[in-house]
Amino acid sequence: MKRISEFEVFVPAEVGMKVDATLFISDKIRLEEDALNQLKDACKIPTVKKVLATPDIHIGYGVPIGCVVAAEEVIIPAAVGYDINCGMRVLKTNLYAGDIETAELAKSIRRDIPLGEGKENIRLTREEFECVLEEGVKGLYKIRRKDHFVWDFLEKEDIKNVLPLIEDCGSMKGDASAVSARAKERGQNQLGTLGGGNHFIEIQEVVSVKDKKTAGEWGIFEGQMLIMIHSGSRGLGHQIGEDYMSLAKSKNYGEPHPSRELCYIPLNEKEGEEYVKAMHSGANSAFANRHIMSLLVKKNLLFYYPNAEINLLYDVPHNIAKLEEHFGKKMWVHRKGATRAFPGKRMVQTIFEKTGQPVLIPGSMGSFSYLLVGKNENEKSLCSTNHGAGRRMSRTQAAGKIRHRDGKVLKEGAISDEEFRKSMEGITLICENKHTIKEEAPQAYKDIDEVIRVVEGANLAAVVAKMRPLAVLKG
DNA sequence: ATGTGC
Repeated sequence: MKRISEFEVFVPAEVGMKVDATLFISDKIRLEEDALNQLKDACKIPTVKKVLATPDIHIGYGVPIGCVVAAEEVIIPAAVGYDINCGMRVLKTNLYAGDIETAELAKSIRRDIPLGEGKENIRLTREEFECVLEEGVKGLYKIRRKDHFVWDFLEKEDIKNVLPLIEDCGSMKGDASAVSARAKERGQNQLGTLGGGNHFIEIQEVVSVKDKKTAGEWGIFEGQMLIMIHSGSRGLGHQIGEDYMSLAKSKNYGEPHPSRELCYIPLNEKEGEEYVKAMHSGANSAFANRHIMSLLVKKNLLFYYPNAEINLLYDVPHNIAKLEEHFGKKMWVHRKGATRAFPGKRMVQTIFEKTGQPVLIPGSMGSFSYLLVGKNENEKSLCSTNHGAGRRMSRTQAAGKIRHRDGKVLKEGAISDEEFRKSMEGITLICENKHTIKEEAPQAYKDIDEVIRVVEGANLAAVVAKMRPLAVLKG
């Protein structure tokens, strides 16, 4: 390994690696040895073209979270991850956060959005759900029901104005026939649910605007109340990941796979094509899930503030693979815990042509979040940046008691209740599971300000505005 | 991440 600059480390190809790797990381950020090994494994995929890590890198399944893997001719389910199209969405309002009873609003939102694992909300028929799997948010608009107010909200929305505010217009080329019945069963009634783990809904205040011009174009101002949503494809995406990762493992596709966890599928095989269709279906479901949640948030805001305006700023996936052209070559760019950060020149004929795409980066619960924009100089990261702060402690390390088989507690979590309480002072916290919430403590994550310093220093993206949390809803 | 695992 060789440090090239304050923000960049070069990992030369070792035996078995087809390409070098690049890490966008500073000395202040600890790099787990296993995460580096997983990154090296990704470099062993036969047709891999580029592998890089963002400063939020940490251990994942097969491939680290916080990395980009670009390859030709193969698709790599583990480089997308289990939560297909997990992503961020920001809703902007015309309100000053200081004028709003944010704790009350958060409590009210909770009544409409189930938090935590295994929850269901909007019930669909199999046919309706398949329509969402194939067309995403566009498919949602085709559903005509009357049994929930979200359908009335959808009917009133102008699809032409909404779809361009979602990456891929909230609709990838899905195919319900590539999704197992089990996956559909798990996901069919889960639209409009948050999920668990690091998923959240946060009411935030814009504390500073760094790029006034871009912020102005986007309708962002100091003191503004924003609502940030982080969620994914729930049980559906997880089952799709499981189905295709076990399929990939069971097959022998030529050269040995880099690790037991890291399998790839050639795209000239039927299974490779099928995974892409299933992945798109999972992505569509996640887009629809975040869209439904936005409407549920909107209803609650309008209940308290009938004259309020609330509009989508943007919706970005951070667990997805896409066919993109880089360095004159078309390749499958897998972003796992990484966000596309297209500059304006890659957003031609969209409303973000002038500014570049909005990049939505949450900090950990209780810390700042950031709104950024893609930079012209970020081709070296395949126009990608990080997706968040990134874990620095495992879940069990943070809060979980590591138990011996006989039930005796061997080791207490690294974060005390007192420490946790202090880090959340002044923030309304609404959570489903008080026993696991410390897994998401700010102390369990890297320092978001340092991560963002690397992102800007390495020219991956530029800060437009910074937000602080006022109220947070968690699983 | 996940109706969270032998």
